[in-house]
Amino acid sequence: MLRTHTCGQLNAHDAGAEVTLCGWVANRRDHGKLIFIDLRDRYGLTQVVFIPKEAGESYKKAQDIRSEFVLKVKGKVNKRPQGTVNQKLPTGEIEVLALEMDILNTCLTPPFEIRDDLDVTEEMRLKYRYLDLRRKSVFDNFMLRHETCKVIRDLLNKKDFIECETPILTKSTPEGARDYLVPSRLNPGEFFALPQSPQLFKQILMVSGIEKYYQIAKCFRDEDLRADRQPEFTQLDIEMSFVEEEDVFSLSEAVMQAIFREVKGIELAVPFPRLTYAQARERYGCDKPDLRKELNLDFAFAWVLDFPLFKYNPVDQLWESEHHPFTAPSETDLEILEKTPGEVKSRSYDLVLNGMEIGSGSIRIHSPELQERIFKIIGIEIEEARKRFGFLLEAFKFGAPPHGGVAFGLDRLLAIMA
RNA sequence: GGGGUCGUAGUGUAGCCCGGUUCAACACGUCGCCCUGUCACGGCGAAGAUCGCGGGUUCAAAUCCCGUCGACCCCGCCA
Repeated sequence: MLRTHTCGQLNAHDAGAEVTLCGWVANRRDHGKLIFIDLRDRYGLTQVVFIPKEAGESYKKAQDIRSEFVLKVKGKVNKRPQGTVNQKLPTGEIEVLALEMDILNTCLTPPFEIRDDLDVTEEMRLKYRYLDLRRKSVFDNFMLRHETCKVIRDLLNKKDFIECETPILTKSTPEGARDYLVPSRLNPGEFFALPQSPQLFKQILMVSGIEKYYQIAKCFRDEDLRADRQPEFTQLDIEMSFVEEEDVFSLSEAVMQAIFREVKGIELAVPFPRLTYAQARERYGCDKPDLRKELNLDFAFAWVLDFPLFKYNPVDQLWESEHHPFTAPSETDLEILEKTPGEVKSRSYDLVLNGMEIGSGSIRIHSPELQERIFKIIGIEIEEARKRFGFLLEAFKFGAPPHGGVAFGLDRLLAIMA
């Protein structure tokens, strides 16, 4: 290693030690003789001071230093003189008196300053994304994501889940959003589709006997974007065999509890409140109520249940799946399925956080007969269904276990947590 | 596909409504000089934009009109 310590590490206990730090020049304050450099790395900021008689040769080099130069500084850790301690810095009790310094690399004048309290347009930030990432607030978002994923993996691994990857170059299932298409070199004129979600794959994994699956999965939908909607996003995808709604709820609650406890230090009360779709509409006029005020919480979760299975499309004059066509109907509504589709409730559920839908799932259909009934109602003929989802329908005939699951929008969750 | 907002030095903005002593102001940054205790260091000085692009109206356009390109937001869309 080029360094002995990081820039976030040293404190009064290290006084007297000889150390070597590496990092970027966050700031330079030249007082004529004294030169202060704030040296920054991932871990923090340490003040380096150059004094002519101490730094020797390196003092000359220090005069040419500019913002964002990359330095290696060897020096002595000193307690700062009385009255010059910086309370705002974890390393504010000490400074490193430079003895030797190498400029590891220079830097052009940055197009914007690497500071948190500065407004820079989206366009600039993205063009110079690598500089944007040097800003602490942006880096913190990356850490938040990393830590959240780690908590998720630790918990689900402990609970016997298997992390499985599913294909990215896959077959188009022309329903729902627009697919991203990738031309096939070996079959000219044909295309791969990128998955809108691993939905079909994870259900097949249940037929395979995986029993407990999860994946932090990239999903692709070729639709126009919104502030909270990107064409490429990540979801935490979970599926389980031999479960009912309550099993999915308690697992999801455990996941959210672990994330908030370990990443935010917040203890969530479980179980989360549960509302039916009808109650939500009636009381809050929407199906993703924000319960923060009512519950006096910063983070208010709620489950919304009993969504209708179908919605009527007046333009095409047919019934469509409200969720997706693999969602199981409520057991008690099985006999009115064809008679009054509009009254059929589904075994689906949404997880809402602060008025945002952050997850949704269902108990799935595992019977090929029931699946065909559903397809018929939403106007997908058996032939067509076979063409689109034949592999899934066939799989269901080979001992598909009852199963269900949920998928959480990781980006949305993190945006709310940040 | 539809609607809206915006586009001015490196960055972020002001000026635009009511065209002309503002052919452009402010802050930060940049460059130079000075400074041994700063940490958003300070002081003095300097450079840097023909106002997204094209056309039009006018004696005169950053400013008004049309077109165009780009960015963002909303609706549609998002099983």
